[in-house]
Amino acid sequence: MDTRDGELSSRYNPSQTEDKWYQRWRERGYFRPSMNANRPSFTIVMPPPNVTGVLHLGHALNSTWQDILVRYHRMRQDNTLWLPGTDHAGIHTQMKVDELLRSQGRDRREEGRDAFITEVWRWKEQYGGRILEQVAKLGASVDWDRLRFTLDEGLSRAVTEVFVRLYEEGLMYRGHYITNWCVSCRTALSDIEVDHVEQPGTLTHIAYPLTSGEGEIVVATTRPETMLGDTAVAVHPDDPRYQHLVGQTVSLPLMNRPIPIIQDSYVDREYGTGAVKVTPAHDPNDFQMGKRHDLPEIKVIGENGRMTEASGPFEGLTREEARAAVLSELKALGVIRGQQEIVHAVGHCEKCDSIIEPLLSLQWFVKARPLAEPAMEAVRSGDIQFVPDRFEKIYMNWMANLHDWCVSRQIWWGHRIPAYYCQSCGSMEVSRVPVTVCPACGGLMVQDEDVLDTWFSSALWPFSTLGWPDQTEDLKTFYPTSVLSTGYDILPFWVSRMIMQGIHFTGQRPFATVLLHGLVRDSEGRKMSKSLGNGVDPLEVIEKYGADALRVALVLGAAPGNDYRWSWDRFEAGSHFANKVYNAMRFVLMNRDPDFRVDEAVSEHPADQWIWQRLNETIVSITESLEHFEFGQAARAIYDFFWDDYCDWYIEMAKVRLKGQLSDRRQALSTLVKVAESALKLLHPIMPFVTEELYQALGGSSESIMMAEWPTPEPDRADREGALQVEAIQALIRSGRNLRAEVGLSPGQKAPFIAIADTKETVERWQKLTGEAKALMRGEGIQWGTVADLPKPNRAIAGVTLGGVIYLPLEGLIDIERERQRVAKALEDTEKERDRVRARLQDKNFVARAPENVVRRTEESLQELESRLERLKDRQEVLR
RNA sequence: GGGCGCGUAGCUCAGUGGUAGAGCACCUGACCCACAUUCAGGGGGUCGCUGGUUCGAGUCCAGCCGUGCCCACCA
Repeated sequence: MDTRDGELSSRYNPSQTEDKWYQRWRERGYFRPSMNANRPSFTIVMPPPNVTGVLHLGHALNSTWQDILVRYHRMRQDNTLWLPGTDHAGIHTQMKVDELLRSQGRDRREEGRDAFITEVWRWKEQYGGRILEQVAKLGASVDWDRLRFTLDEGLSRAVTEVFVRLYEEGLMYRGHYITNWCVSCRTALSDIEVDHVEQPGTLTHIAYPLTSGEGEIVVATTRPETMLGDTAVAVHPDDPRYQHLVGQTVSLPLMNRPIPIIQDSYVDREYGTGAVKVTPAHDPNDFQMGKRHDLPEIKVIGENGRMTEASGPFEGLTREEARAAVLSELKALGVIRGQQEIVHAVGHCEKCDSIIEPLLSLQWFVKARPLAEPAMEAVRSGDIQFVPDRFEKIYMNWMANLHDWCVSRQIWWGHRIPAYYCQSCGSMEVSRVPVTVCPACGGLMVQDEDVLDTWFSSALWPFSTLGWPDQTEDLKTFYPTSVLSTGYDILPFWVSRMIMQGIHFTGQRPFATVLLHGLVRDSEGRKMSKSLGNGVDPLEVIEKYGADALRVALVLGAAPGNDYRWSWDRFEAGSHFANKVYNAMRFVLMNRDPDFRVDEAVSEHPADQWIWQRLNETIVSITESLEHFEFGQAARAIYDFFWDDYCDWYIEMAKVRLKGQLSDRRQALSTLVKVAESALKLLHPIMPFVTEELYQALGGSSESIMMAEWPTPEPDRADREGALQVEAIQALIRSGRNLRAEVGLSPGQKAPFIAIADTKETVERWQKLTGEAKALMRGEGIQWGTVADLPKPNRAIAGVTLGGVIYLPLEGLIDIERERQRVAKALEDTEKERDRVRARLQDKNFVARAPENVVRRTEESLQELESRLERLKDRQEVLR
């Protein structure tokens, strides 16, 4: 910021300053922790965005919150680390590069695994850092020297270590189970990667004839094509309708296979016909039943989503084609006993939206219960706290119903599972180092083809990024971390798993506080999505209004856990504030002599004492708010202080002193500068760029505002008596303005006040202060006096202020008749109000039980009402 | 089916048992000295409804209505 001879632009231009400061901060190493062992450490690990990701407002909100915390703690001189990184995002990234290759006419399957992986790494090196560059644009003060990637060598080592240990502890197992299979992504998915969508379907009733030739049993299904894989029909053991059929067999239509009628208490007698077709290979419940009754598992749908050989004539058809074909064949057989339109939940792949196929396959699983219990206890005991705390309930609820976690994925991009299988004897080794020779038979061993769920490595993020399993300096210093800030939507995916793994492997909670933000929506409340085109690119906002404006707008509008609706208005308001702060500092700079030096002495001037008092209050309230993650309240406090107190009142009052004698000038300027310096510091975590720019221009005492010390109140500079005088003047001016409004004067109409104070000293004091605030009194004017100077009875109305009365002569200004009516009405309302308050004070219960200060305030308000009534009566008299 | 929210000014939302707040929008006025991205002022509310607890409820409790989200292996 160039401060020479008034050449400053009257508008703040963020684009000229933001990149400059970010670069300088980074070069000077301000983002690195101080490693001061005498200070508490404060750590945040950034939720790693997908390398494929593009910055959206959700990231912007989350990054802003984290940056506020980190900058605040750094200014508190804590040993502060914010660790950045990215996530390899297995399926996402693989799909992305796959697409890229296809667009080049290439096919990853032809090129092979190794070549493809090389291709993905190349892609990652080229584009993978993009989202972090965007995060940097926001001003995020992350330690770039500690940048991590989930597929880094170190983190991969942590992944292998965790896998092997879990296996050794019996918490990791491999087996054939029904898993959620995406036929399009060609991989298994965990339960939470499946979105259940309510959609219409048809419940078809099909008759299976008894092999005895006498009668039939009717089953109901929404997926007729799976009947090809049926290996039983189940009924409830206590269902009298079907007692006689249990143990008999039916002939499966189309396949002409005899299958038994079994009884199982899983069956719901109320639903459908009370008889269920059992398809162990394609339904999780049927799978369980199959195990209980030792039924064969016939897989009729394959990994590619097409019917298998086992489906006989339907082989090769897609699921959809098979459904239609099966239905029409059944119709032809005459075994359809009715169809019913229903709405049911159908699983969809969260990545590609295709319908999930529950499929029998060989996968790796992590046992849930042993890990979940300590993770629940950590929250129950308060060791880990959620902000807002209602998410504790959601977390507990989710953890209590946790199923084992399917962690193997049939893709290439990710951490390969450290399990090795002997080609000769089939034995398996799970190992930290590659195994090529079978310890049992000497045969050749090959590694498992599958990779791990991306969330498996993310779950280790808080400690793997700090060097675990090695006991590094970083791990000792920064773990457990302080705050984990993320969206509530990934609480089950990520947060809960970090807690489980963190506690299990380090014996400590991974973080003390989980701070959750909501979703960012558009102004209509809709989720932002590409298809709706209702999103907004944060970079566009930054370009237009600056990162500071974006940050303050996000912070002012979003409370923890609540969704945020974005609109251009909000960003614009943010930029107005940046401009306001800039112009306030421009005012200070323009008034500063070249040889000005701050006077450190305590000023006795009431205006100075008052602004210090307000500053002290603001420091306390912002500090309090930040400690409780109430960013919106912190922002509101500094916004109000800067705009209302510092600009609208203090600067206006200082103007006269700045034009006065040198000593007055120096005193006022010193206060302007010192208070501004503190206020800029308070604002810095929220708006880092403009505050640094202005702090430097003011010649702040630290080399950078971000390394400056967080302000503490200076009570010596804020004398209560002095502050009260300013409050009296404010009351006086407001009171005068209110009088004008009450009688319906238009803002343009001139009407001087008469101010009557109780003593001559008060008059002098007021005169001085209002003289200094005369800019506030534009076109209004005040005539001063004591009671002795009261004008002869005339038509005037009065307002009481601290220590005096202010009159507004009415002669010739207003419609007397209208004013009479207005006063009569006001009198009536005030009387009612007075009676109410009086009744309250006469209530023994109230006086006995309400706290003292409430009673006192009520008494005061009764007095206030009484005197208002007096004044109204006077006024009525005057108007007569 | 289970769980969690939300309902406060025209809009978006704060609100910690003690007489309802902000921003934006709207209306009136002011470009003379940091800022028109400004300043001064104004109108606007049965705090979804009904009960309960309490001296006192927007706030706590119950029920209802409206609305949103998450979870879920009844075919």
